[in-house]
Amino acid sequence: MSTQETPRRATIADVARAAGVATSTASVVFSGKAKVAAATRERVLAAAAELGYAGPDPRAASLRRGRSGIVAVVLEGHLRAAFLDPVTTAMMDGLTDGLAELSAGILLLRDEPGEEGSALANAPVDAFVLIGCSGRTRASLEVVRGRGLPVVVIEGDAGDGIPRITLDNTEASADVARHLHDLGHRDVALVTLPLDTERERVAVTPDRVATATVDVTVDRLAGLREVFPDAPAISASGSLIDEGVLVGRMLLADAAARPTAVIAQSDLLAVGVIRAAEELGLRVPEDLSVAGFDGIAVDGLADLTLTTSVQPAVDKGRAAGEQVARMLRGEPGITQHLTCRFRAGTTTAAPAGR
Amino acid sequence: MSTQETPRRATIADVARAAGVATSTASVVFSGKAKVAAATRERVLAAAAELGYAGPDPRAASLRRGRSGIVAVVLEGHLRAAFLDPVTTAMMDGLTDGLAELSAGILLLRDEPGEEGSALANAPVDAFVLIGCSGRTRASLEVVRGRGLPVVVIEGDAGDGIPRITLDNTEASADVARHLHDLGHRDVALVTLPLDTERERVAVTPDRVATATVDVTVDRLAGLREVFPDAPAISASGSLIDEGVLVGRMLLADAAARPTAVIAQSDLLAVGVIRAAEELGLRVPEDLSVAGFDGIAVDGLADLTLTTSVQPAVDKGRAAGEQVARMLRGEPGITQHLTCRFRAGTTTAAPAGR
DNA sequence: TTGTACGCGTTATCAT
DNA sequence: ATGATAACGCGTACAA
Repeated sequence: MSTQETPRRATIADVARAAGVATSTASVVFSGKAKVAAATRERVLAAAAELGYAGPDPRAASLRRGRSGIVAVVLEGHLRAAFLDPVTTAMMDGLTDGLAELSAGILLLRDEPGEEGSALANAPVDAFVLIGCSGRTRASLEVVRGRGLPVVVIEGDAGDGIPRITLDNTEASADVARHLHDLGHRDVALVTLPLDTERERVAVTPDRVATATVDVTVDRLAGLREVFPDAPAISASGSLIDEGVLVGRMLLADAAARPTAVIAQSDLLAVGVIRAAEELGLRVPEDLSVAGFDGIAVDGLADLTLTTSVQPAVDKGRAAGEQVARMLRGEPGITQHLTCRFRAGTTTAAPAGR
Repeated sequence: MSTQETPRRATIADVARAAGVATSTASVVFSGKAKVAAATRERVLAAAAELGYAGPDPRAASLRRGRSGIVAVVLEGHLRAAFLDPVTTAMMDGLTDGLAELSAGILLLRDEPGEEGSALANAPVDAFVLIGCSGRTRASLEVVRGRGLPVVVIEGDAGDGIPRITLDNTEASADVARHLHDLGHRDVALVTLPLDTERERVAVTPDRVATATVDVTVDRLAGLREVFPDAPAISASGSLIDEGVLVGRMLLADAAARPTAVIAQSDLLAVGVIRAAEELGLRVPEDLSVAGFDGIAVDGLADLTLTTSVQPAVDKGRAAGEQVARMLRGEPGITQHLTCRFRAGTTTAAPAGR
């Protein structure tokens, strides 16, 4: 239009000058922090439009305010792996909720410490949410702590005074096990989540458990062992339906040594086991009871309702978000313990008399 | 230790003063942009440690550099819905790859325009990646464009000179249809993705198609119609296995009017259809051929390999990331057309002679 | 209601 | 190799 092509983008000072007002007035027009005469506002807005000024530069505003409006979520491993897990996505959903009052954005960060130019160290964020950081390297945690920003840990332990969001994994697992025991099952097999970052599909021996690094797996196993101390167990290489199918086949292949029930540490694994059972012509729950953990809406289960322990995945995220909000308000963050709720479904029943 | 408790965090100026060097020198120690005598570096680092200085404030650095190291990814609807879709997650994976050279973080943003304090308008980001923005409100796009930052659109059209990453949805769909036609199928039913944001599960009529707003659905349908102009079609309410089951039941319920093949517009829907078929005692592919679209690794398909068109989901993301990187380097972004590759699987075969 | 002036913490430039 | 200085663009006391 009438403007020359300028070498640099217009600033609020340019707008103010063009509108014939002070920069502070122009600033207020955009922030709305004070009342401005309608006529003045109009002039400022017109000048802004004329200059192609699209509002305050967020970078400068961040510096000035001391806030960027961004919260970092630190995940282990590839983003893809993280979001393949429905529990994680549900949690992220809750997190956006909990963060809503801050209208903060969520910056996805991978847990890759060490590097100098690491985003972990240099991202302009206001707070950190660490997820499942059991196997997390100390270095990574140090970087985050060193920044002196609010930190919340979901299902993990960052030591010291860092607020956590935890789950009663052990108790909830015991509940599931007890349900099957009450139904009369004595011959039960277990399918666990990975024991460590190796993610090997192996028989779970006491030795392996001793060196396991994934807290969730160990905690849930402890609960199951309270009821079935000697049940055979296989650790899956991940929480996937197809992985459950593979492990299910291993457990059910031998008709003679077949358990009457299988307890999996995740719903996805449980669905896989059910599918493996169906392959073998076993009916669930008549011939085999199957229970899971998580209580997610499993896509692909059709009419069956899985017996499981429903974890408050969304609440986990929301609670974390709320703690972040608190801490950014200057209040101390507090650790919150969330509990799972047992849900009897249609995939478990009394064992068939033999 | 020896430091008094200070009201504010130490700045690089404090560190420089304590170390007896200029702030610029201290700055260089942290940025590594120039050579510094080892002894000097040591002194600066020591002073920093003493003062608890954890490195430059990213907000200030962003302002000064004019870069925040963050790229915004704008998704439609809830984050959860987005990440439930394996294609999206794969794409995000590729995006992180493509962005790797920038070592930029990814800021997840929802497409919610209008609001004044919207993150879309105020987030300190260096560029935008818009995903599947077919139904996107013009307002949202305006906000983004107004910021004058690099923008790349994946499978959508933002008009003007905005670089896009596109897919040959129509041609690829035609390939799938042709495969079934070549096998001898004449009685084929179609399962489409949602037509619009209403996401209703309805019969696809020409009227509905005319008012459809989701480009992907329309484009793929066009390809299928090239080969099967009159095939009955139902639009699913989403790309989910269970949704495929529901639609599959609708299509297969009536044994008399049963098609010999079903083409779904996504692999998840196809898996659902297969499951519906199995429920009805139909064997795939002997009694029913089923084809999908996407070529993702579907969890829960067990031994079958889906006949499908493999879309370069990861490449889509990577390409977008690379364009962003280019544009941030000052080079013009270029539109890239990616192509799908047909994959014959074990879920399609010649129709049983009747 | 509007304007002035300063500082947020850093880094790039230039000179030494 | 190191230092002085000037922006970067904005928000907000404070004064008028």
